[in-house]
Amino acid sequence: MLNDVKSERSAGPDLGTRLRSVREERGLSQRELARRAGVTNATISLIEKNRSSPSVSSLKKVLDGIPMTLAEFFALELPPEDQIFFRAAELPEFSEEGVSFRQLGGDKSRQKLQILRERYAPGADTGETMLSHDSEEGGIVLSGRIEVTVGDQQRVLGPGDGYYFDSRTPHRFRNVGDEICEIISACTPPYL
Amino acid sequence: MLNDVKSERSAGPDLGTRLRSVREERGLSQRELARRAGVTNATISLIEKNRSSPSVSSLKKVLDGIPMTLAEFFALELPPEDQIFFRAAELPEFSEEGVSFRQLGGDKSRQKLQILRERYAPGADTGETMLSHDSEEGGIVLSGRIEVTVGDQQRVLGPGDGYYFDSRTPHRFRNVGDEICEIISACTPPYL
DNA sequence: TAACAGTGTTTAATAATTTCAACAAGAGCC
DNA sequence: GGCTCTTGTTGAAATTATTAAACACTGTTA
Repeated sequence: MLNDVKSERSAGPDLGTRLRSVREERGLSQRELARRAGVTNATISLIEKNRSSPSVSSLKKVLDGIPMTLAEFFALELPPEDQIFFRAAELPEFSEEGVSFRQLGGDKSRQKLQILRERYAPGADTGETMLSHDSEEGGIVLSGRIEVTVGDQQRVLGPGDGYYFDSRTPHRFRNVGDEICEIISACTPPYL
Repeated sequence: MLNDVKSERSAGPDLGTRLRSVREERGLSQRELARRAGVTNATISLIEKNRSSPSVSSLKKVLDGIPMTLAEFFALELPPEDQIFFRAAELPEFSEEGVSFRQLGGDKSRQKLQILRERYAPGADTGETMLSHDSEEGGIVLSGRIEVTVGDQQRVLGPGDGYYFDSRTPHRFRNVGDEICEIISACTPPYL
């Protein structure tokens, strides 16, 4: 469910990118680190993609394989705090069941604006229970077709189309086409 | 199972005592902190007693209620590094199903010797699958009666009695009496 | 081309954590 | 005494993380 992504976001500092960055700096593959840490490579993959929030003890095990302490890990400032430019590969990703979000800027707790590159696989859906949060949001469709439901209004949008609404109104996104749909969206304040 | 305690120990810095210390410094009850953090009081209780290793996201939620960042939390040095004297209440506790360990000195990763005050409730048992690790250990019974199995030898010990063996030999402790049994034990190197 | 070894990802089953609700112990107060 | 409010703890159920095994992809070598 999308709720998971939501709660993982509130995990704060982007743990996935942080771990990936540390690992790649050491020139370790997921499998090699997993072997040293005594966990499976799947665990590392899921953590790095922010699809699971590891327990402190397993994160400790993983860091032991680096090696690095928890304090060092969390003290790390990955983006130099006030980074301005971001390469595509640097955007932290939150993905789940055909829905993928890449976020502009690592730490949304210090930003007033959250900008996402959203990617919906065919059939992907933000879920039957409508989303609702205290923000305003808008976006523009890059490719594909997506059904957007806001309150009692519903519309299928294609490339070039856009939307803008008060996020307190229950809403839902659903890729009704048979190709991938990409959207650039913005939200203020950030949807924690 | 006792294995859990084992893996929680390797969680490293004693997370439970650390959290309890931070919470009490702020004058918060478990319930009050739970309310602010949006978790239940049971969660806090279990974490503080090292009976569960929280996910990073839930630990983050808890710390948000303090408030305090993960980096600050892990950077904290609870015992001033080379503490010599410990009050009874300061001993970090690891407990589970009638078995409780209180450890002398917080961080066993820097110590060569692990000294525990063990407490077995009537019927408590370290489990059917025998324990085995690369250490030597010994202990003296303070009160109650405990059945100690080491390899093919087995004995019931009472107050004043002691034991010493190579921990690689499969072993097991079981309180066969109807009163609490307390033991002071030592192990080198620490049973991670 | 095929075969292989390396990478990261995903899925279903297993094992852990978290919640909900109840409990017991202590303090204050009438 | 009893009553009430608060504390921390615990057991069964719900939720989440972890594993084991498979998949898809890339580059290398015969």
